[in-house]
Amino acid sequence: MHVELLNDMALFVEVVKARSFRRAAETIGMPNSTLSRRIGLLEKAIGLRLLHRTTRKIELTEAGQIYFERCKRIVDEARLAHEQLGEILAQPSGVLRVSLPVDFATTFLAPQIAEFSRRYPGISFEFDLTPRRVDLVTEPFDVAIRMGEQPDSNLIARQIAVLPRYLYASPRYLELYGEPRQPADLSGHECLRMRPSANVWTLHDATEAIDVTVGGRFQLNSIGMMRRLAAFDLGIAMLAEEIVADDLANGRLRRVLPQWQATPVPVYAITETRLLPAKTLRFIDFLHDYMIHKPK
Amino acid sequence: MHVELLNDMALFVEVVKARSFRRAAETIGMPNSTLSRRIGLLEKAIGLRLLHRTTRKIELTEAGQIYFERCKRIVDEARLAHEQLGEILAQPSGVLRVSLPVDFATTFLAPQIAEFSRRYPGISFEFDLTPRRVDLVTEPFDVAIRMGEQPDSNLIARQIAVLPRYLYASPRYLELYGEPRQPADLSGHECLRMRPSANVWTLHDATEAIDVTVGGRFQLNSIGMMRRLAAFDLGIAMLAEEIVADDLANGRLRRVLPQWQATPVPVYAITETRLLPAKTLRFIDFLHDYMIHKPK
DNA sequence: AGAAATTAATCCGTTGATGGAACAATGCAT
DNA sequence: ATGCATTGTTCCATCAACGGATTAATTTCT
Repeated sequence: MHVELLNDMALFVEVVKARSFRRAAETIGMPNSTLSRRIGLLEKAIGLRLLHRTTRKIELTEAGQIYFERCKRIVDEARLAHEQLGEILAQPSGVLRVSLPVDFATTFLAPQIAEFSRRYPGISFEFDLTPRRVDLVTEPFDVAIRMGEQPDSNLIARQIAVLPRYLYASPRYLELYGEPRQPADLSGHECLRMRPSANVWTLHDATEAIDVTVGGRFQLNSIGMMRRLAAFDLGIAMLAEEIVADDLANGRLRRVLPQWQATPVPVYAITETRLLPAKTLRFIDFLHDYMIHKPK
Repeated sequence: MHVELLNDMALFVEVVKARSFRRAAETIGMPNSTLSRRIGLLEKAIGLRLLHRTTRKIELTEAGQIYFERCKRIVDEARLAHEQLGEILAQPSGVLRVSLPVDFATTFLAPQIAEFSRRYPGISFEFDLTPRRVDLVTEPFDVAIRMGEQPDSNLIARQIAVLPRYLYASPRYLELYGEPRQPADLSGHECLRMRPSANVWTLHDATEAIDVTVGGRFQLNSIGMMRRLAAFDLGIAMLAEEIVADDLANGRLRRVLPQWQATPVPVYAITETRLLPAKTLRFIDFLHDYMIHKPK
């Protein structure tokens, strides 16, 4: 079958419904010259005249009547199909597959996911907590959460938060190694560093930004582990405050260089495409809203 | 709904069926660049990704699966609609509305219409026998039969026969007025003339054509009436031989100037369009075949 | 592991479809 | 009848879609 006919079938239905080329063209939003030409081409393609036309009125031929009944059903079904698709867009459902960093999940997502799952009962969840950067193209993930600046790629990155980071250490560590008074003091300290991030920490106060080259014996790829190491007096860690909330509360950690903060780390929701089903869209929106207006 | 999507729905179905853009493009007969672009546009239009694609294989998204099921049905129904239309083209049915001259109907059509109606039992007939030239555009006629050259118009004229015409008169007329020996003799005779045709008769023999200006007291618009007038000794008539077959057989008329014949008159089937349903097409074909190979 | 082959996406010069305007024809009102 | 208003068709300059060639990415074969 010739594919090009389908559109013209829809046009034909509109013309018959409107009982006029001009009115049909108006409702469709198409010049009637095009409409007239297209109907003519349709008739030529199927080899039958569908409409008897005078300049004042049009009426269906016998073949046109039969064809119209069929076309109307087809067009209606097509409309239905798109409405159904619209519902998919509007009413989130299905399995949401998310890849996200362990500590983002436990610290930021866990407290809120109950609310989200309650709001959208049609969504099931598959969380993949991994430090690995999953391949969104190959693997069946709807969205991946990633921290830090993203390399250019053909993936779509939406920033859902910017996390301020501060420096923390245990009281005992500070007792042993002394408390830094200014950023430059850090170079002599045991600084816990993320792999593969650089060994240069940038610190900001109200007026300036200072780069400090830092060192230490620990380099790791887990925020949670870093928190634990710091709590066990093994060094100074650069962390978001939500991560260390408990440790601050019970005194296992306290802030170092309290006038200074590190460069905030952006958090992105990464997708393969912008054409997202509602389940993904709502999840990203939810994260974004929560992280922006996050409860203290 | 946006009309342009329907074609793309058909393309989408082909891609899913072929499980490959390349194979789908091949079966459709379309460059894969166009196919790829069109599917991409479809996805953008509905706002959802339908296919997960790698360079080696494609698979449906959740939304794509639902959409595919719908689209398949739509495309199948469209195919069905066109097959059904093809049957209309192939298997003649419906009411055939014909406008035709009285004497053409009684003389040429009547003996053969039984055969035609037997061959196509699905066709019903509405014959309108009238000397009037019906308006094919306004009035609901499928075809009109007209004799003589047709004026230029946007109607479609197919010649279905060329009828030779000869001169006939009754023996008694010839007894009273004398038998013409050459065309020029006609000018003194009572010549029965069709209205509004000219008063000049052109006669042909094997070698030449002669124009004769003729006159007489009778001018009319009915072949049958002309035959009757001639049979009642009222003049010389120019008629096709089928018209006067009975009168010749029982001696009411006999041929005048037997070496000469008038300019043959063409017979046309006139339609509003070339895009004809089978019923009309077959009827015209039938007339054409019968008139060309007409039994003596 | 490297090379070749296969496939979808992209690029860009060309072309066929488009749509505003002019035209033709029809019906209505005077 | 005649003029006017409305509607479908045709015309042609313009422009967006097309499609052949190229690119990038991935699998399979050597």
